[in-house]
Amino acid sequence: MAEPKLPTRSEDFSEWYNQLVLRAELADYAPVRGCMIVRPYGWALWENITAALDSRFKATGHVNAAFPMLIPRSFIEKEKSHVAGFSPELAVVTHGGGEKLEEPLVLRPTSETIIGHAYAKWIRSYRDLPILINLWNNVVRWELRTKLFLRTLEFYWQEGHTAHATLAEAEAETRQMLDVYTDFAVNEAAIPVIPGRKSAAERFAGANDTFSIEAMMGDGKALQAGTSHNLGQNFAKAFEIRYLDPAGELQFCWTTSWGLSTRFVGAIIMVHGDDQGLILPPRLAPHQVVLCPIFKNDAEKTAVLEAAHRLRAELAAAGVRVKLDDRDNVSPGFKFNDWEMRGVPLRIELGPKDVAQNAVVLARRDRPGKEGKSSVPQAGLAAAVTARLAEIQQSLLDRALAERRRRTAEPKDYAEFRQAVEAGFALVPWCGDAACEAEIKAETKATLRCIPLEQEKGPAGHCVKCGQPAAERAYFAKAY
RNA sequence: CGGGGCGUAGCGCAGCCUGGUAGCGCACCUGCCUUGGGCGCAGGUGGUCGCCGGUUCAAAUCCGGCCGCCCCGACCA
Repeated sequence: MAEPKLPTRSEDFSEWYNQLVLRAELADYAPVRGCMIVRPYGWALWENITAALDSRFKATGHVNAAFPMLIPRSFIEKEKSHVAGFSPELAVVTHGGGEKLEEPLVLRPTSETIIGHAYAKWIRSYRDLPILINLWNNVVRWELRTKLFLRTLEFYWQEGHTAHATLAEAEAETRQMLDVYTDFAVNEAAIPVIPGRKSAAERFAGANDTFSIEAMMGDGKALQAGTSHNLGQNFAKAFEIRYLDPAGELQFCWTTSWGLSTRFVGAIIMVHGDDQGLILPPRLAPHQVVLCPIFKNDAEKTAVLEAAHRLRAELAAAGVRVKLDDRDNVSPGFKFNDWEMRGVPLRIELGPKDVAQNAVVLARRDRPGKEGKSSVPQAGLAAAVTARLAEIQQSLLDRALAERRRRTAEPKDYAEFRQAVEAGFALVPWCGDAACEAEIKAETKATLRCIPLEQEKGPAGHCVKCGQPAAERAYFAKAY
């Protein structure tokens, strides 16, 4: 035993997560409290996430740009609810070049304000609209309690910022980007999510309407995995983003913003991981396949490595992200455990017996032990591997969906509701009153995650808390 | 900021009560041997014991102060 085993998820989910992030070499703690170093393996995963999202943003007409990290503090103060929301968590730069600054600068917590400033300069006419810009950057929020990937003082994300001529266009954009996130989560990360609308209490500071995708983690808690905001004309009015319409009338723009962060890496860990470690969805895994050669002596080594290099090249040529683990200072058994902990979806074992039969052993990460192993011929390996990866991708999604269903309840009364949110999600009629929502939060620690977009028609019943008639149903859960 | 825990080798820890040459496991390095589920043997490298001060012939150990980190809560993508 090289390393002590991870804690199991059932005995200590939080500690399982912390240790796994460190041991899998996704990230490490930085010298400053709450900050994180993203290590190459973690960054490779993030790069695959960014690639999958970026292509979707471009396909929907967006372009990338870069905005400065330093923002005049007065900018934050221009939009009333925005300043209220973000002031407590701002990092402020007061000195530069050895001199006290005339006006303090904040490290951007998000870029709505500096975007507002620029858009006000750039937009004159309805012909300038819409503006559809996305930023890949980092932001800083002075959070009190941090956790690797889930909540760090500095995090990486993308933030989209758009400006439109009409409310209808802004609404459509907000919803379109929520759909993009949903599509990404389900089809790339194999994470089932619930797209929905946030309550007023949970809304982004400065938004008229906030939508999110909510995912269930392996311990039944919810994670907001992406958000899309309809900012109405709030920022347009604060920053005077105006245009002349075809009739020559001066109008305020309608703006949106939407973001998805490195927090999503945490979601992947917590949704798919098991007691052995990570299980990465094939479409995002840095290494989709790891090839482990096995041999006893020089003659076997030569033959096995020759085959290994040939197969590695074949797979790479077929577009498979394959890693050949040719370390000779650790045993095959060690490598099996190591790569399982690090979540590689498919392993190829290649030893003298396989070489003799022109075959390899495939071992699926999602099915532990012998059950997940099978011998397949070397001829046509790339096709077999590609097919197997697609199966794993699908099985991860199916499994996560089944788990979410198992942990989602539709309690009939408040007593049942209190039990339900201890185990997972509760879908219940809600009257829409913020007071009920606040009482529920105070009494159960469960928050309103979202009002799902997909609702059955007609009245939903009676509010689980106050019994008043409810027009809609909402998901409540404890959340990260 | 409230509650809890911890700072001794890269990591995990023991030693502290009862002061007296700083230890164990893993990792790392060298060599041999091994390799189909976390190989083995032998030899080695590595620490101003979180920081400052006090007591003492002598402090990882006793006393005082400070700092940092982690976990649980309030805040949050």
